[in-house]
Amino acid sequence: MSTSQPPLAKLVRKLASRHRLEEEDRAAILALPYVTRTYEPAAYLVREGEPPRRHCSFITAGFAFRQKLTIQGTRQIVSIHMDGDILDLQHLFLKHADHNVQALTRLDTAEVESDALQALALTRPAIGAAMWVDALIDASISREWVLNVGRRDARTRIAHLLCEFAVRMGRLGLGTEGRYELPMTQEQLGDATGLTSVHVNRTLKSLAADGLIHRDRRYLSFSDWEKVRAVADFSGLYLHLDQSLPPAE
Amino acid sequence: MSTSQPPLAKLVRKLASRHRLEEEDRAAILALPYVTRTYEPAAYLVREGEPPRRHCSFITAGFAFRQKLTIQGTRQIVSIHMDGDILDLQHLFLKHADHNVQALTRLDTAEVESDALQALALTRPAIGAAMWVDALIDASISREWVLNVGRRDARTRIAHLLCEFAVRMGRLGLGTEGRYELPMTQEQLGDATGLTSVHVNRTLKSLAADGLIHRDRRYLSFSDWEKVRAVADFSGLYLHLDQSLPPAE
DNA sequence: CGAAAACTTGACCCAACTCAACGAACGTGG
DNA sequence: CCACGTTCGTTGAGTTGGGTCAAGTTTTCG
Repeated sequence: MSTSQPPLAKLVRKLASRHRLEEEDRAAILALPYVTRTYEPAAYLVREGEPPRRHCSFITAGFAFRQKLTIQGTRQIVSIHMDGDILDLQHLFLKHADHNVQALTRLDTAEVESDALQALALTRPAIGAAMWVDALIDASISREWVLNVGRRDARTRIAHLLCEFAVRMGRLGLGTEGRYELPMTQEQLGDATGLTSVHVNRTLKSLAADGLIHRDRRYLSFSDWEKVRAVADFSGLYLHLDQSLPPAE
Repeated sequence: MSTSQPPLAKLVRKLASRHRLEEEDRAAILALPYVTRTYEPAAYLVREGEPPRRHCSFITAGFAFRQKLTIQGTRQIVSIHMDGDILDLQHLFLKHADHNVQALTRLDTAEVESDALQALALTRPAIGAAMWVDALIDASISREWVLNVGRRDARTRIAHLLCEFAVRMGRLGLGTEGRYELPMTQEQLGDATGLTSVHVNRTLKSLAADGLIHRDRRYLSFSDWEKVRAVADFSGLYLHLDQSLPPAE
């Protein structure tokens, strides 16, 4: 969409979408020391139990996910992140990681010094408020996932995840209305919804057979958003879109 | 445990357990305007979709839970809260509630003015840091619940919840090592674990039959913590106990 | 072009659900 | 403080959504 911009501009944009920032706030963010880094698909950014790294990273391109394992080795993806998302806010304040973070696709990040960012969060009220909004929306999504995985059947669950993706990617200009490239394998979809890949496959086929979605490779399109939304029991409320508008610019 | 103290002292204690507070920080908290309020079991404190109330409440006695409903009316409890927990941090920064909050037992709260608390969070770094730690631990618990509900079988799931309770209540001095009063019906346990009350009942009986737990009314005791913990696939890591020590005092 | 990863499909199975009835505990008012 | 209605817990019988296992097929990518 936008031409390539300095990585920190993306962070400014993200935070400005969460809370009004003054010129000084923007300048303070743009002055943060940072490095950029690229990860291959499946590469680990953070491992459970690790002490915090000295850097806090956010996505400048690609997708990542958070994940936890049971003792038996079954995996649950607990959230998915895309362009502009901050990946380890936790590490700014917690003493060890409670989950794993992995690249989903090839992933570009910018990593800013934790101490510097923490200082901004605590001393510049507008930046602090923006980060609070961001973290609280994350928490809201997590609660919705508990509901999704705990109380919806496979069909609804998958459809719900597809709707969340449609909305979030749409906001970012990745994909257009009702059509986007899903950057996940069916096994990963299963891990995100608490299902097996086999059942994900059958469920996707069933949704397609009912004309709700159309699939071509990993490209997904919805024939009728309202119908899918109804099947998915999806309401965008939990995404707090009114507090995550991409800035006009 | 402690003799009755002014409600805000409880908030100070909670935040001080999350991050070191100076005398000035404590004084600022104690100076917050507040009212106390009592709710009957099942009373709603917050309803999904509501605009934020002007008050932010925390628990001074009793239990509460957060809950979301599917379109079909099935319920998922997404978190449970006890003495000292802050109930609607979200409302400090988000424009509408994304879930319901209900009293689980008879519940005493203190409600402080949102604006005043928000100001403290944004302008007093130590208080801000304490609130960040608190919110991030909440988010960590939510991720663990996604895993619990998404990838564990009924037996493990229930046992895990019982372990979480044991640890959290133990910390608060509610109940002693391996024995506490579970303030939930089996239906509520089901809503918290994504199971039906019938299956919760069978699972509890099976855990008891195997000598892992002992039940008397709603009182629960663990015969062997290590065994239950193993069955539950429980590790306290996600509770970040090293950052939630009750203050020595 | 060839190997590996991802996707499909079928047959069978089982953990958890549903429905239904009954017993135990609780709390509320007379 | 007892009666009785209501909520909560318990149990059985039968069902089913989603899992497992296993064998292809298609896609991807080096």
